[in-house]
Amino acid sequence: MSVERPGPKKKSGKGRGAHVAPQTVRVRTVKEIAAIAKVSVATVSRALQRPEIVSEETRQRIHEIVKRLGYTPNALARNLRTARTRLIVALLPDIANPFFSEVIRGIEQVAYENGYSVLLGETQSNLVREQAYADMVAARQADGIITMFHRIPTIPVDGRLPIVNACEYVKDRSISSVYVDNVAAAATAVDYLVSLGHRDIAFVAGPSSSPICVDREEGYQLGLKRAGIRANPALAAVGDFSIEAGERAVDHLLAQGGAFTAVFCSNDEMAIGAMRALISRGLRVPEDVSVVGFDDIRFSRYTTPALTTLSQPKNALGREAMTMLIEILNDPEVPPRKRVLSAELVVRGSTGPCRRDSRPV
Amino acid sequence: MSVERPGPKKKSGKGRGAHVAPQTVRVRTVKEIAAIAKVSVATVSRALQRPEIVSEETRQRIHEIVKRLGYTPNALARNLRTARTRLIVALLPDIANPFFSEVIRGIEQVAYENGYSVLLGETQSNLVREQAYADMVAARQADGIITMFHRIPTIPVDGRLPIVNACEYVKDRSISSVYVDNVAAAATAVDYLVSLGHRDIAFVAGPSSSPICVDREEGYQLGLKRAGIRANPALAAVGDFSIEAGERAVDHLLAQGGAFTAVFCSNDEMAIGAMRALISRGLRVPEDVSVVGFDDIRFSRYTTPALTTLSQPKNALGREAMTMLIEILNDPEVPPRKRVLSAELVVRGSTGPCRRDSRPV
DNA sequence: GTTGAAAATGTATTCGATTACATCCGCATG
DNA sequence: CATGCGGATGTAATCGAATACATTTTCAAC
Repeated sequence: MSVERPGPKKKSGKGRGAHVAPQTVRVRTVKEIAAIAKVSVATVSRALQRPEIVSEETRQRIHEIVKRLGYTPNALARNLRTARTRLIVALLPDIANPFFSEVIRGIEQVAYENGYSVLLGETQSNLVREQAYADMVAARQADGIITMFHRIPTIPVDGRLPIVNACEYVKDRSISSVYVDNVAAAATAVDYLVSLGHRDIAFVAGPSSSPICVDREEGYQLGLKRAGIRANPALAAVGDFSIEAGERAVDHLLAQGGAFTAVFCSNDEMAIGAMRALISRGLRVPEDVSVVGFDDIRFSRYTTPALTTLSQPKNALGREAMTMLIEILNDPEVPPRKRVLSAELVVRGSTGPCRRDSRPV
Repeated sequence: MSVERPGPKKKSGKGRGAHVAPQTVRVRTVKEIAAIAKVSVATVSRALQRPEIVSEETRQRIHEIVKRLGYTPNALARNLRTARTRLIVALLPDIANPFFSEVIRGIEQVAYENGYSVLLGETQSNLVREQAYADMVAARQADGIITMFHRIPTIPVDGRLPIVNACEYVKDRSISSVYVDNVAAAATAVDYLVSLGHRDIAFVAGPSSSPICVDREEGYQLGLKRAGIRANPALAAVGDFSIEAGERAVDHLLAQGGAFTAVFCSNDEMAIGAMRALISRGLRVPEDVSVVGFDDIRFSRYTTPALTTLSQPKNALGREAMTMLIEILNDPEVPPRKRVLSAELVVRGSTGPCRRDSRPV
């Protein structure tokens, strides 16, 4: 009659008492509640799901019992039956990256407004991890996914994939995304530096595997072009978004004798690293070299000097991503779309006029 | 025969085509695989769960079909039957706080080594959120919880709660925790400052609702006592762990004329704020005032000057927490325990000798 | 007092996988 | 040739809740 469950392994030679009962966590069921309330399971279920169709008296009785006994319906059983979980998974490559925090807040806000819960999965840009979380959708443990990485895990389901790409995007037109106009934003940064008199502007790119990084580089080139400046390959470096990468990039540029009075970095952390490298070489920011970042993470306000950067509308990116995902979940027929927001230049202390008298480093 | 499911809402007046089929995501089942492989569902299940008990030939045939059709077993059904999900939820008050990143890495490492997946829940120290995630355990959507906050959500199950407290702890002896010896660590910080000649040491406390903050304050007092210094209430302030709180605290101390040559802050972010406030008042760190933080978040290495701080073994905290949770899940009888690790003083640039000639500010 | 519709509740099926128990087959042994 | 055992597979019960469909109750209208 009773089903054998893989109960807690009892170690045989336990000191305190030979016959420790396999202590299972006690769980209540509708059946139990129904018996106590002297109604059928259907009535209990209805009392909880759609109270209005149950008589006042019965409802109160059932609710009282549920509360007294601390009954929580088994979500697995429910979800199995209803085929939805009201759970979505947000994938982020790196929780240590403060950029994502605000985006996640936005996701969570919209999720809660719509009765969804958010679970975060850190992937460390690791395909295996991504896939494991994506499989949760195929395995029906979650309804959809928002990924903040430029790779779309394969979800083995036919039909519309319940996935939205946030902050990044992929070429595939069938994947909905929200992100900022990176080309325009990067060009704005260069425009601004040019307006301060800079002409020797170095660039620290991010990983070229990411389309948004390619866009930022394109924006940089565009900005130079608009100002009639010829791009100097000796003023370009690449990094992996880390502070250390920013330091290395600047060290590299200085080592190969690149002469520049400003550096534009593809994200704030590299910009922070760049400032450190410059300062440790005895250069002053912004007197000798101006530095501009991208993202506007929280710490950028607190560096010395505070970092001039392109501020992404992080909360809006998150909100919009979740809104789009909910749309897809409600109606798989809605056409996919790429929604492009804009980033805004925030001027702080790390940028200043190019001083004529200061020869490029 | 067929069960009515709350399918995707079809908006009535849709432009493109009146009879859009309610596009459900296509899902395969064991039954389907079994039919194609011409075996019973039991055999399919066995081929996937315990391949060794199925004949070579059958196994290969089934695996081939599973692969070809992209079949993923429905985890809800499986978990319902087996009563375990191999999922654990890690609750953190604030993803923006970089301290937790490393702890989570540790949790994830041990989790993966043991076949568990980790889902993160951000609670913003909000009881309702905490409760919602905790209910996932009662609803059998997750096997256990690790919380990094000093509050234990109630999980309506009898018997041992599958919960572990990491980085923080609560008085309740039945809750297992891992955290550092905050008293000793804080005292160490004071010892160190004393060894540099400081005697007027200010303290910026964290929220007193958190036991670990109380401990850090106690350690501060202990350190002073050991050095024979009388605690000066005018040199104590409180903050909420944010950078801004650190700034305010120092402004407050300075405003009320507190004379000190060193500040010890209950976490790094407040220490960063403290440095900012000092510097913006024209004081030099560490020449005029030494600053010590707590946690050793990643950015502490990159502030100017780099922050001297008490480094928590973040990875170990996470690993240990997950190890303890797995123990509990495997055997609810294991006695609860509080595991105390130790924090280590990391000396960087924000501390220096107390200069005799510099009168306390 | 009927009648009938609406409200309330009950019965039994279903979601998809796992697994206890039953069955069947092949083959070595006596 | 019967016996028995282990390996391979099948049948059907089960997890816990939701709900289609069936039944009963209630009550207003005639």
